[in-house]
Amino acid sequence: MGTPVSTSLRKRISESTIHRLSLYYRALSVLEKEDYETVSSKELAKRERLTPAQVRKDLSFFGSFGTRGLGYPVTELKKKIAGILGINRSWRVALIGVGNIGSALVSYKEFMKQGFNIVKLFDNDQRKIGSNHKGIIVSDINNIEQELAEEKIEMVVLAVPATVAQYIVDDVVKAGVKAILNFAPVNLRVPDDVYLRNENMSMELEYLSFAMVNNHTPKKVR
Amino acid sequence: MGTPVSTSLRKRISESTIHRLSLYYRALSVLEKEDYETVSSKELAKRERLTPAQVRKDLSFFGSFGTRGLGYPVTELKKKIAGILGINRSWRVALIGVGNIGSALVSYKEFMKQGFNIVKLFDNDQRKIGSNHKGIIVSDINNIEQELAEEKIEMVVLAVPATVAQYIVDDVVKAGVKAILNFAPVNLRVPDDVYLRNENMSMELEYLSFAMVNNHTPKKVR
DNA sequence: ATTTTTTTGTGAAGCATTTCACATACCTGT
DNA sequence: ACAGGTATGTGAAATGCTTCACAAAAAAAT
Repeated sequence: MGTPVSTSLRKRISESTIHRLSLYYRALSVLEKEDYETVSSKELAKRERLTPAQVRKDLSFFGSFGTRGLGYPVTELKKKIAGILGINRSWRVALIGVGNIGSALVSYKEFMKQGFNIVKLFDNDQRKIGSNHKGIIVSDINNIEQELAEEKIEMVVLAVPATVAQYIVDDVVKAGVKAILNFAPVNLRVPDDVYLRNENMSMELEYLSFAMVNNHTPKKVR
Repeated sequence: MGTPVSTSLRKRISESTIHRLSLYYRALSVLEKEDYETVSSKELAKRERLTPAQVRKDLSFFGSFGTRGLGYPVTELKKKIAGILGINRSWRVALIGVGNIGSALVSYKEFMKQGFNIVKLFDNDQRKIGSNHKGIIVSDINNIEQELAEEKIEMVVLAVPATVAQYIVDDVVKAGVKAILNFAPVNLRVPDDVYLRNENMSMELEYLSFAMVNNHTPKKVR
């Protein structure tokens, strides 16, 4: 009780908990629009297909935000979660690789909505370099190390072919970037102090395929 | 020992195991190109940053594919995994929503490579209906129920705005489709016999953001 | 042919995560 | 002010997943 919102966590928080915080945040945004002032763990759970106990446990890792007999204050909890997730600020993001996936991501509204601002684009294709995508000029990937540092880029989204991804990551790391979201289907090596996440869209289709072929029972959403 | 490759599984297989099978499949494809005939759990683990015990345990759920003292036969194991994942065949996929993300996915080579053939496109925008994307004519979403059934679509990729996703899913379900990959950031309701997976790209950036702000220790790749 | 080395397959142990269940605290109505 | 209802916060139990450790089996070396 009365545990403050912690910046450096005493307990190790699981990846699943963090992902669920994103879901709570999303649900709270909707609740806010629907003019709810408070919400119970039960209702919050229902909206994201989780259990009330799960919701309460997750939140309890970061403090106690609710009122017994009443529930959680929607707007306040939303702000608290934004603080925990670090999305109560904006991030300077560079997108590398302006191909299929890359160009889609430049226009992807959800990123901006959460404070992830793509402020820099890179490609190696001479026909693309200098061109304008949503107001951003595509830079030559050969200057990437210098430009990432100059532009104070904090995160990088990598949407390049698997074959070249490792070379580019090496440069990105050299430029001091500590967070990378990788769309290339390849296992990248990064130093221990760099956070790397992989987004593998085929994997989800493969999961569906597996489920269909094997009549997999836990038709659970993730 | 001698456990056959099972179609209907006796044990419940975890989602993590299935995702790792995708990773093994990918690594085996590379090993095959590099002309390896066999591979040990140790090497396979190293390539996807896992532990050898994990690799062996995962595979053991489906049978015993290795030879003690030698390892696993690369080509054969690859085929076995393809069979388990259901990607030793092709799937008829429809893509709904030819916007940013949607158009990127039509051209996304990885899908086709794994046997996921996008054979049908739908949109509600009159300017897009009838237009040609990679050889596929965009159909009117108003006829979706009938056309999905006619075209024997087995999976649907949903790349529409969150606000309309539920209505479309309802139609898709009515058409008898049992597998849906959803890109809209919303929790969709589907019957128990329909497999639904969500791809939420913002979530991964939020995880990175959380990790940076909180100095999260388990900088583990997923 | 025998020994040594390698590597699998797998119960059991060790961890991690989720769910349970209930005391506690606050709200609501009278 | 009090009683009854509601919903949180949280140890403890239950469940699930990963790692350990080793016997068994095959390969490689002698």
